[in-house]
Amino acid sequence: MTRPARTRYAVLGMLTHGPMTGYRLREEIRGTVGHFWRESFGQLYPTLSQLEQEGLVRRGGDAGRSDPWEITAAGRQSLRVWLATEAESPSPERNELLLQIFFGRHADPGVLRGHLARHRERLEEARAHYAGLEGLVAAEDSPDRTYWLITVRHGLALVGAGLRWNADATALLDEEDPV
Amino acid sequence: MTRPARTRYAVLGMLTHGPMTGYRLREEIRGTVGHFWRESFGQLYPTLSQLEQEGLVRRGGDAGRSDPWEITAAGRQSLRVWLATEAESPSPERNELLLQIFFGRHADPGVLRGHLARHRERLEEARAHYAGLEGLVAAEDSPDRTYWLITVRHGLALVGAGLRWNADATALLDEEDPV
DNA sequence: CGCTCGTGTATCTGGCAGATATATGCTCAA
DNA sequence: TTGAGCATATATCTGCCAGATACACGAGCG
Repeated sequence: MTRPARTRYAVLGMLTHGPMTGYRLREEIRGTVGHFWRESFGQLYPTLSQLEQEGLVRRGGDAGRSDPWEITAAGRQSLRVWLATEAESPSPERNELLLQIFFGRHADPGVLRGHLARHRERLEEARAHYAGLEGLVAAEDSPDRTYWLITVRHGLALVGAGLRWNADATALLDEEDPV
Repeated sequence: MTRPARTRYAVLGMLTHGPMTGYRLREEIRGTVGHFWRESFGQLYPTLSQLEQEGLVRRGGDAGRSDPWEITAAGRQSLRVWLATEAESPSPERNELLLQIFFGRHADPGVLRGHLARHRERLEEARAHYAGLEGLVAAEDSPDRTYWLITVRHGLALVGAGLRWNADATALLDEEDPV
């Protein structure tokens, strides 16, 4: 078989927040689950059409350009079923930086240290971003608050681990090839 | 544009370890960089053909079934160039478990805690795996040793962070919905 | 009036995963 | 000894998905 299509569940889930156009759906996804999920228009629009055919979403009925999609009762049911199924253990994601390090012996001197330094900068930006997000979510008064907080904490945990690893890796490289 | 093709660099890099058939290439990839990189045959064979056309790899010349591929001088040069280019900051990886948690309010009670428990088991297996790997690599006497060790440490760092997050998340869920 | 920018829809290309089909030679056990 | 399994090996197909691009429309602003 092929990869299970999961775009549909992101769509159905976001539509529980209210009716939205395809464009707004994507913006919402970027703004909320964007740090661990992404969607592209090229995937979104065909998925919406298919969900409509299956009766999981429908349009308000205002024919026209910006007629928002809403989730149906069948859609909510489908979402609940998916929530109860175990997420496939994700096959390892491709990490290009690690691949470069693995073959690092063939790199010119200093190249890897440069990659690590830039990687660290990105992580520090991400950490600041998550810290701000954590404050926002913690201040929310929403039944979703705890769930959202858990996803933000995940980002913080990974970024922290990444920073510690980055320092460790830099130290190991310095040992290998002293400056 | 489209996503940059990175399969080629995994191939070129692995071929620095010596000539290999397509099949063995994939096995080597699984056994060494498998925890942060994956390749499928469906991608590997076309890539090898293309690399051959570009003169970055060649076959030994033993016409026949298991004629191994080897990297050419141009291939090594291409690898070095790639090593010096900054890896694209990876766009966020899709994390289905986090998506389920984000929409967790719509799940039946206990469902998320079950997902987290299974997730924790998988992480603990992974941690044991990495710990063994770390011992093996540390005992290696190879010029690649430090580089390989850094990639293993990355796995350990992420798994550790994952386990701490998992405990944190479970506690937050228990607060939300006491057992 | 023309410009930019946000909103909105649609489509194409190409990377890639996973499945499947097929073939060969080896080893081990009935 | 035969035959069942298994590792080795190559090839191809389907379908998910990202990223790019192209096109509209309207609002604000100069």
